[in-house]
Amino acid sequence: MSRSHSSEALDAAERLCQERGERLTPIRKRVLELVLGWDGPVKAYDLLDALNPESGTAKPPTVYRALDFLMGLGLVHKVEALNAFVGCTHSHDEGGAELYICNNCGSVRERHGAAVSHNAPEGFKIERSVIEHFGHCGNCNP
Amino acid sequence: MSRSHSSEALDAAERLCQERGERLTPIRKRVLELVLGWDGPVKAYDLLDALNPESGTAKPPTVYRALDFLMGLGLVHKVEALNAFVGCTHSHDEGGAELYICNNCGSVRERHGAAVSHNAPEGFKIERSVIEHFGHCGNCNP
DNA sequence: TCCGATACGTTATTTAGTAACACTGGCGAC
DNA sequence: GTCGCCAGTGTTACTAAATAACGTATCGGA
Repeated sequence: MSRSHSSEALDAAERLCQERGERLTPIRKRVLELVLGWDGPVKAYDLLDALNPESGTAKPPTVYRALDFLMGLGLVHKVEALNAFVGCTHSHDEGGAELYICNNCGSVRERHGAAVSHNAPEGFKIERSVIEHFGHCGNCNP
Repeated sequence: MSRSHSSEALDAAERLCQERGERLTPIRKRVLELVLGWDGPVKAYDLLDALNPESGTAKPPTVYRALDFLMGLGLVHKVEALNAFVGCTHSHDEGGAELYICNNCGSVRERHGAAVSHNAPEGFKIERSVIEHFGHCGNCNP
């Protein structure tokens, strides 16, 4: 993931926060940078380890609070099946992302909107969907 | 969930094991009973607590091994977003289940086959999909 | 009878996540 | 200005989730 790509996303994050009257504090920004710059999904405790050489005192709540905030803005998604997090560089139009995760190289592709199945049980009202596909991406696929 | 429903599923499990040359040992059977009889998704450590008044010595690996076994047979599914498990009373034709979980009453409905999106990235080969919908079921929905 | 495989027991540790409370600094009301 | 609120962060401590590693038992076949 290129640095410019990451910084574009950071700019977008700044704008989004302004729109919503939220504050992209240094910690939140740093966590977002780390997640965006990470190669594949990143674990919360790996973020913690990455944070600590810098700030020295980060503890679990620090990183989880930042991640919660970023997820609230749709800037970061949690990969539930991995207990890990990925940065979202796409449109932040809510509605939940559909993730394609390569088991080999760890790359994550994201799709939006899309493919909500039409076979929900009678009367079921969907509020949040977790859709994660694991397999092999085009590069890792013979 | 009715007891007869549960025991049907147990019978099906026995048959399935015979077909595959696997052994539905007492522990595995008991865990399956518990999962099937539970009201909604069940946590591994709740199973452990349920197991212990009976056998007295169950520890985490015991229940996780049983769950792994049962998942391998498609008799139990993991709800990744909850770190919990649900029994599967349907056809065990693999291919991954699509879960509808009510946030209010905790009921879980399951759909099979279905709804694989057609917007996978170019060349991506899906091997396993996690699809979990959260919301309100027909009963809990005004 | 011995061997190997499978399941289970046991100890310990790692990884994930949260509760609860204290502190600080900015900002508006008065 | 200063008082009081509040969002954000620091800190301690804990609960929950999962697995590693190794020992033991049991059973069926060579």
